[in-house]
Amino acid sequence: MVKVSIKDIAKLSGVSAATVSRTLSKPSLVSKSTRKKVMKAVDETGYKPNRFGASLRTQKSNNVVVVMPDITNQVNAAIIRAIENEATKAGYSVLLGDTQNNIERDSYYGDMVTSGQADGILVFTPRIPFTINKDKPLREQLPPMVNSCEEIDSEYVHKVVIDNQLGAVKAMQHLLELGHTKIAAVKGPSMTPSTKARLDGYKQALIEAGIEVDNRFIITGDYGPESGFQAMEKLLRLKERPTAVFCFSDDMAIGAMNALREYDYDVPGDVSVIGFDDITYASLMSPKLTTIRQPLDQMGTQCMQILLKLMNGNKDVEKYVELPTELIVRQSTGPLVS
Amino acid sequence: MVKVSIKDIAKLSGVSAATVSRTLSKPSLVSKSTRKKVMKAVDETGYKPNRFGASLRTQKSNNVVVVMPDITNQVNAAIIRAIENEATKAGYSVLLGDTQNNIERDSYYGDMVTSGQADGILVFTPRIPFTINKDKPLREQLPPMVNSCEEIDSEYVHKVVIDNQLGAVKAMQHLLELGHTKIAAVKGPSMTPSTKARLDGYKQALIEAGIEVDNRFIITGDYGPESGFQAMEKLLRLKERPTAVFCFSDDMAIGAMNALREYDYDVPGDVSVIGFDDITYASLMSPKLTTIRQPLDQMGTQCMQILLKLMNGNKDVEKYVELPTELIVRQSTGPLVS
DNA sequence: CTGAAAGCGCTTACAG
DNA sequence: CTGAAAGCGCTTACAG
Repeated sequence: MVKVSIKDIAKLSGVSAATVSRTLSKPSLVSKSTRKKVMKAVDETGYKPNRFGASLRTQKSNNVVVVMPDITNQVNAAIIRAIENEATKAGYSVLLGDTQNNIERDSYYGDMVTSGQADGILVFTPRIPFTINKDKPLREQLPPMVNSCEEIDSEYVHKVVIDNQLGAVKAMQHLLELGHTKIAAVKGPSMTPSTKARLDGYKQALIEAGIEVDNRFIITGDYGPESGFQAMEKLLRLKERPTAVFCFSDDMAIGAMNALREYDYDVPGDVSVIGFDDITYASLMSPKLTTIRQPLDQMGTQCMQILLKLMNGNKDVEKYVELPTELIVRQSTGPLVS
Repeated sequence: MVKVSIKDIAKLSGVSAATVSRTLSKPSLVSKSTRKKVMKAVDETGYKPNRFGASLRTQKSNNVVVVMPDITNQVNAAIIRAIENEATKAGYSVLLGDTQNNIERDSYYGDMVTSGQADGILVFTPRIPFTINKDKPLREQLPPMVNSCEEIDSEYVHKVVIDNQLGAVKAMQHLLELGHTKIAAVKGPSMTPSTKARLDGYKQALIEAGIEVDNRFIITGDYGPESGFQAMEKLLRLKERPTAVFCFSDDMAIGAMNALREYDYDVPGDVSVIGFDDITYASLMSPKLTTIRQPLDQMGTQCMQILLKLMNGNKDVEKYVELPTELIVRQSTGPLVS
């Protein structure tokens, strides 16, 4: 690969580098005839302007970093696809920051903004991924940044969220309406804000229905299918078993259904299962999974749109966008059989 | 966010920019006392070297682009996670190139290498994603590049592959051994090399077993679940129905199983279904999906390792790495019931 | 062990 | 409409 620079094109077409640059980025400033000469040289050589040269000069990278715990996760994958789509439209490239749930890797990606390698950052973990000087106000230290999925605990951060607590209440109301009273919860890691909020919703719904919260019915998983399987095994060992299980992710619900099948329980005949997310595979399970849908596509799109505004120095950008969840009733939940 | 440059650190610590640079990248060249002064200023300001400045000077971006048809796909997601992992270890960042099956977007990502924005490229589509000058030998025009999943038709391209044809033969042999003779194929898009090879394997196995290839038994999908569903519907309309279906992806197999359930067929009682890939959800289906496993993790890791060598200007790098597939027998296939 | 200087590839205000 | 010049932030060969 032979690298060709703006100077080569300038020489080849007999104009200055400045004119080459103008031809490529602001062609209206250049006469038709020189434009033609320049474009000929560009086409012949396959010249592409070096973005680092341009970025160094303009102080803009046209990159965006996305920090996510795990790209393999369907929820994250759906969101990032929407982001990528929106970013490309606006001329931005996406730097992938898969932290693999490794907190130290947060700052590795966060530094990309600090070091000018990216103009903005999208954060799907509950932490600000760069070092903050505690002596100075946070507001002044924040680059263009939007947070989603797991809320960062700061009012200065722009967010696109769903009402996790309300989503959980919807799931519970569905199970309660079906007559269930012994309803277990398979939650995510205790420190995740999404799990905290959904657990609040779980408890709120029970209390409002006049049902006491039974801590043996609350099992902790890690949002992955295997942990849902194990959580379900624990619940099945209980002397008094739940008749319905609210899993805080579809993956855990899928794992739970696998455990139930393994031990010959019928879903929803013996136990109803409801998930959270509505990933593609939810509707491909047997029985098809009832769940609370998150508008993943919209979340990604909105995040990127807000970030775009922030990077453009736009004033009055939405600080807090809340998107609706929706109960999707399928086959994995059914009336209590007594 | 206040940007701080190397000059600021130089001034703050009373040394030259050169010394600051050395302190950060080759500390052994600097005396302990100046090192301390410099690091103090660095820590106080939170200075991170601007990578564009460095890249422009060193002519290295430390970026790698990954061109993939769809990041939402579990196969791609698993591969990219492995890539990201390997890349980060070596100090490279990953630029995500999700083409969304849009051929024009290929070159958008390919140009990132041409324009110096990335030092190498990983291509999971069957096309070289940048313009090639047909008058010059291809070899001289290729940047560090590794291809996988969908083979590019050129011997100059470094590849990490599986033997798709052999994988298909394994799937077919399994079905044949179970006594099936009426075996349908749900293939991917006709122009994809993976589908061509797997179709060859399908036909080869049939012919070797003395069974005639029946074109009504070959349905084209797009590797996604919905297309598997529709393909199965078509097969069920046939007067003489297949008793087993070999789907060229797990997603299509999952779709096919959904169609079978929808129309009250038992899997594998009425129809056996086998997939290809072994994505996470394959073993979470009911019945659990029998499939041909691709070593996705290994594929990603190997791709990146080879690219790393290529970018380091390493000589004698593997041109062609073939990884093994494996038949994973689970519950969706069973003996022919007559 | 350290500094001054050059230069990577671009863009843009300025002058004509 | 075009060119010469400066400068973005870094690194490194050279000199001391």
